[in-house]
Amino acid sequence: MNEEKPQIPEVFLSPYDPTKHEQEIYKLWEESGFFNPDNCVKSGVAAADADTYCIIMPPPNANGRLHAGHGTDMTLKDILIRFNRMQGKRTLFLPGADHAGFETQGVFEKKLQKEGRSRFGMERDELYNEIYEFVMDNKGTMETDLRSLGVSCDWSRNTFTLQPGVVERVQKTFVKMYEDGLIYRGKRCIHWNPKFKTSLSDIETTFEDRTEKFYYFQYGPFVIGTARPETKFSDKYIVVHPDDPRYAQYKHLQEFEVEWINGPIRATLLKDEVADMEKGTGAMTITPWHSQVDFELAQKYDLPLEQIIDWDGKLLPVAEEFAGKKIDVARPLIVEKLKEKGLLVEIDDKYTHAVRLCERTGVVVEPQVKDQWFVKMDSLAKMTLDALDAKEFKILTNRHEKIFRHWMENPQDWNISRQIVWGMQIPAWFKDDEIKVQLDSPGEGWEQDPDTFDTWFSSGQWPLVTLGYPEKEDFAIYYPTNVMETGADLVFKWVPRMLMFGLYLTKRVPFKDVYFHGMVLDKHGKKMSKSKGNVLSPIDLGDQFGTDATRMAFVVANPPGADMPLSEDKVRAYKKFSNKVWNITRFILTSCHDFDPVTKVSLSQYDKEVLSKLDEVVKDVTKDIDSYKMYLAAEDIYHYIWHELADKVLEESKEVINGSDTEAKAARQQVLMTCLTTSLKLLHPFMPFVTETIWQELPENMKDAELLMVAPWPKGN
RNA sequence: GACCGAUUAGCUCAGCUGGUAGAGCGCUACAUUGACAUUGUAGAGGUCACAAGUUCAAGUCUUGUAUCGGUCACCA
Repeated sequence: MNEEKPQIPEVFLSPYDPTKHEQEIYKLWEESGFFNPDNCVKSGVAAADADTYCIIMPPPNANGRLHAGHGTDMTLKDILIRFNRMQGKRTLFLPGADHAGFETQGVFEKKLQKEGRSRFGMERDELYNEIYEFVMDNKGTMETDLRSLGVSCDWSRNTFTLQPGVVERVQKTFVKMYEDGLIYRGKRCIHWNPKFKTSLSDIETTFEDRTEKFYYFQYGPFVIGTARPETKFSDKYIVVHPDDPRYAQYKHLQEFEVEWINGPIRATLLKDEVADMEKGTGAMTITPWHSQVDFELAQKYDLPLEQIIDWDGKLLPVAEEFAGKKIDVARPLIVEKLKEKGLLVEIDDKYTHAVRLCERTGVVVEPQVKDQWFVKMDSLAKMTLDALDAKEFKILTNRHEKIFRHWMENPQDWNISRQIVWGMQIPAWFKDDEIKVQLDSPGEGWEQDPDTFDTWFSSGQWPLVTLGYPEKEDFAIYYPTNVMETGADLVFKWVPRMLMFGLYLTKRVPFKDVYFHGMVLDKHGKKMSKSKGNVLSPIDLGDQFGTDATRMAFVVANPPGADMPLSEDKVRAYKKFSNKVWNITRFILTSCHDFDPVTKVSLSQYDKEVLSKLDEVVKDVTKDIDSYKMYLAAEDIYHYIWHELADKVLEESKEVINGSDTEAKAARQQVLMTCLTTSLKLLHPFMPFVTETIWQELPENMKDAELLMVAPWPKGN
């Protein structure tokens, strides 16, 4: 009995155990140097003049672990990369990490809080250096996570947003844009986060519907409505619509003596179309310092600006007896006072409106007027839309193209100043009323703007800085990159900025295709969140079921643009599949151990059918990946291996293999070996670890490459 | 309010340019010390949200209705 037991590698005698192999395999890949396309060329894996294929990794935040979103993100890209690398292209997956300015500083401030410290009162350099160390520690963890996901990126080109060359490049862009008139400094009404004390751009804020009290007050002959009485202390202008019949008897610019919160004031009527006749009484007063709409109106009529609420969210001396109070404390007191004065007309307590919040911290945003740097968006947006119309780049999902167009057609100027330390300092210098924009100090007495850039200002230039625009060879070789594959939530935040900077600086788009994936949800289709306790970490899933199984779960049934529910069951199913592949190998190796390569084989009809089925799968999988249908390719290869190769071909072959017809046997052996090696190749981009582990155990005469990672992709006949 | 999407088996979803429905998980029965119990075979289960229309023929195209979801806008 024992004599008959064929000699196959011992490792196949027990089920596949991912934890035993994954780290070792990644090390094997990394040490081979083939993540770096230069080495592929040197060793002949890729021809020196082969096509290039490049993806720039959306840099994960340096301050944290990878989450389920990264799981999809990295898996889809790594599939494309591995597929193209096996096709002999000069393939570059360029990794990096983002300093994630505001978000990281927020995380760090929480840490300070725990230690009973605060960033206020710390020296700029001291704070920066502490955050830097904190981030560098975490950055290493994040990179370990990337490795454990099997991401085949070129670590020799790893880039961090705050490294010197990158900072200088971003600052140079700022200077150039300033000189070209695309950046201006201006006093504008911006979104202010009073807790973290920084301004925010539109896209860093969200709305939340809240039901709050809406007050009607007597204001001279008018009744005005407001949800925010605390801003109204020095409102001196009433606005009504010019066509509003209720106010026809009053004239534009007519003045009134009005009894108000802290005594009489002189008010002026403005008739302007911004007033909405339908809303409330159709009459409103304006507070230009604390409302965007009012601010614009104030600009139009050249009205004075007065700050009512300070940078901490407390009332200023103009509020007299209420000065120094936080707005939520002051509001009821002010209403009470107006009521006592007989000026309160009505309270509507079913008023629902959207309150603007800081997206990251949930803090209610206070509009404030502040000197900030802005990017003029209209011409940049137009340039981008023109490129889209000219098909210089494609958005693969229609839906997102529509959303993208809609947004780009109505661009708002972009506030790029942030009052935080963790970021790239803006290269602008102040001396009295003078401003100079340049990298180095203009000399004695000049102070650099303490503000830093919005994170998206630097990450918008990511494809350029990582490839070393303008002078590095990489830029000449790999720009424009092939595809930007990223989360649909970045349709406004990141993607348009990269396109605008790319087009502005190089006249060329930074990538040809844009692939948006959806959000990873829990198994009931709900958002994953720590508070709900339904978070699945790709790293934990990998530890439990194997990285390959995790990767498959992230890609199957995950078409572009749609959200995807994920459950442990799904991952478990693909763990079974890893083992299935493992056992198929065991069976085939056992069946083929006595294969005599010199035997002249003549294929039976069935053999030919088997090979032609295999061919079909090769074509399907290749075509699907080429057209970004990784979700279908993964199912195709899964289905083929399990339900065709294992269930049918192997079952059919048992008789021939154990039979006495040596010619038929040899033919079948050869067919089986081809099926195995081809299947491993097709599956490799999706399940790199188990396929490479198996490949390393195959006898030399079955392989056409040392490493499966750089084995030639099978061609259909 | 504006725009967009979804509605197909118990659950989560595929179904490209129209020809009487598929996968995974789950469920039921049976089998199996034989590559693999991380298995195999067989099976139950759907008037493809509703209504009308185009067509020889409609989950598949058009229009409308309902329900759910998303994004943008709205702090008088």
